[in-house]
Amino acid sequence: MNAPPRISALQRTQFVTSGILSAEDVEALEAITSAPRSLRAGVDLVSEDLRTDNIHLLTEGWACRYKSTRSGYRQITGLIIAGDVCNLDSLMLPQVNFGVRTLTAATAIGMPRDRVQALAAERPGVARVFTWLAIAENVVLSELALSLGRQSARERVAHFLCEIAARLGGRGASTSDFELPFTQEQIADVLGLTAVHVNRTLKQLREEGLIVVTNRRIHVPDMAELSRVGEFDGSYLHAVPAQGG
Amino acid sequence: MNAPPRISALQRTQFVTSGILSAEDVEALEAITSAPRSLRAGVDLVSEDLRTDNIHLLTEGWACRYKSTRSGYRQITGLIIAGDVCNLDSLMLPQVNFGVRTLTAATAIGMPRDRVQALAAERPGVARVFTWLAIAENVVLSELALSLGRQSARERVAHFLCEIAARLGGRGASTSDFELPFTQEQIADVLGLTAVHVNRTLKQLREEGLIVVTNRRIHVPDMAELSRVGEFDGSYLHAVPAQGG
DNA sequence: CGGGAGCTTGAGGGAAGTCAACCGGGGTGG
DNA sequence: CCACCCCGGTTGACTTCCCTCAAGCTCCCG
Repeated sequence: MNAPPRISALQRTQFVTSGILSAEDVEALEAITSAPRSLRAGVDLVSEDLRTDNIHLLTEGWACRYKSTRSGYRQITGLIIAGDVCNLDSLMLPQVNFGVRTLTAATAIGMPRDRVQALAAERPGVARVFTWLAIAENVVLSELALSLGRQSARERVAHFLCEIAARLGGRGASTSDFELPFTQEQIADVLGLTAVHVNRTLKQLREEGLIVVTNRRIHVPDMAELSRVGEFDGSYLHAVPAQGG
Repeated sequence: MNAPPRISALQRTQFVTSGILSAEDVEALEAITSAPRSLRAGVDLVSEDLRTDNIHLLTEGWACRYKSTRSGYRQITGLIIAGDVCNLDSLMLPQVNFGVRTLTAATAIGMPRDRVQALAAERPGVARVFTWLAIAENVVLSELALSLGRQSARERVAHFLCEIAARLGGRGASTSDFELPFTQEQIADVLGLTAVHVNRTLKQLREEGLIVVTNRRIHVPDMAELSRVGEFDGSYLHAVPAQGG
């Protein structure tokens, strides 16, 4: 009666890690999921203002959502790491108003919008997980707005590093060590700064001993201290979906 | 067989205006909606970091979502106008990390989270409308991020005014006239600026003839021009939910 | 009439941007 | 295999946008 054992590409995605879906829900989603595609760095999965009929999921690597100004400035509105949905908006909008671009080599899978919608209509769990994903994205986005609007460059960079550390899994650890495969220009595009100023700010944090940078890795000897500088409180990232009535 | 005709408090909310819900869906939601409450200006409907078990909807007046920095700065992460949901996050999160505060006298209705979740589980339309709402909120929020991160004060103010005009219903009109019942400090808290600088920027826009301010009303003689200054494209606000397969 | 909230304006300072030069490393092509 | 180039990081000098502090104003309300 059991399906043949195989590694599901969905296992490490938010669909499963959210704990909302039943095994049957996961299987149903699995059935409409395309095979993994490998992507180079710097490739657009979704283009600004273009129609897409697929929901993409990143299973390996890094990507980002971004928006551009007519004058050519860019704002990254969200980092996408392995397990994240790339373009949730496409579930409801025929046309998204942001782009999705890989920052490193990456792997992605996809699901047709129509099929997902059909599944959501018949499976409350599937509907629920998408609402949850949208809300979780919202939480991160409003935290970004606070950072962009009301934090200094120093605070923003510290906050950013804390967020990455937290999302990469280190929860509550007093120290942290992770890969940060971004150029300073990309960091600048997340934080609403210039690459030059990100450089100077990172230098300052280095000189204060708050971070140690080697190659493209970051070591944080004291997460509590860095969190204090960035006014970071990771609880917003680890929220658990409320159980229904 | 018909229900007795009465004015539903939900009629003018996004639930209905999105066009997703069937009449039965609306009635089911109606049944769990509390009577309208009147609120004074400057009152918290939801407090930062406090538990809430109710989804609030604004039916009259203005409110905002906001977040605060430890150092006391405030960032408004979303304006709430009549018909908007105040704390969608509460649908999935036992505890939100923002506050909701009225900016003017206002009226709100509420629904218990548990009841809403139960409805969403049995009515795909209800589930769908909440996903839609979350995604729509997302779209506005990422536009805000772009503005905060990559626009000058002048551009931000222009963009802000265009967004208000668009959300208040004037679509595609070449001129606009609307009430703006905010203090300059509140505008500053939306745009990540100081009240003083908002003042200067508004003055500049006034002197250029881009806006005419009388009391707390804004008249925009040329929306196209103001949109150009703010790099505003309202299409992101008027997106229509994609129909399922 | 007094007081407070919000608007307005000025003067000065500081954080971040701009422009520019230099460096180091990795990939590529001759 | 080496030279070159390009990308990204680093640093300096200068500029500018926005903030801070402060004072005076208007209007509304008690």
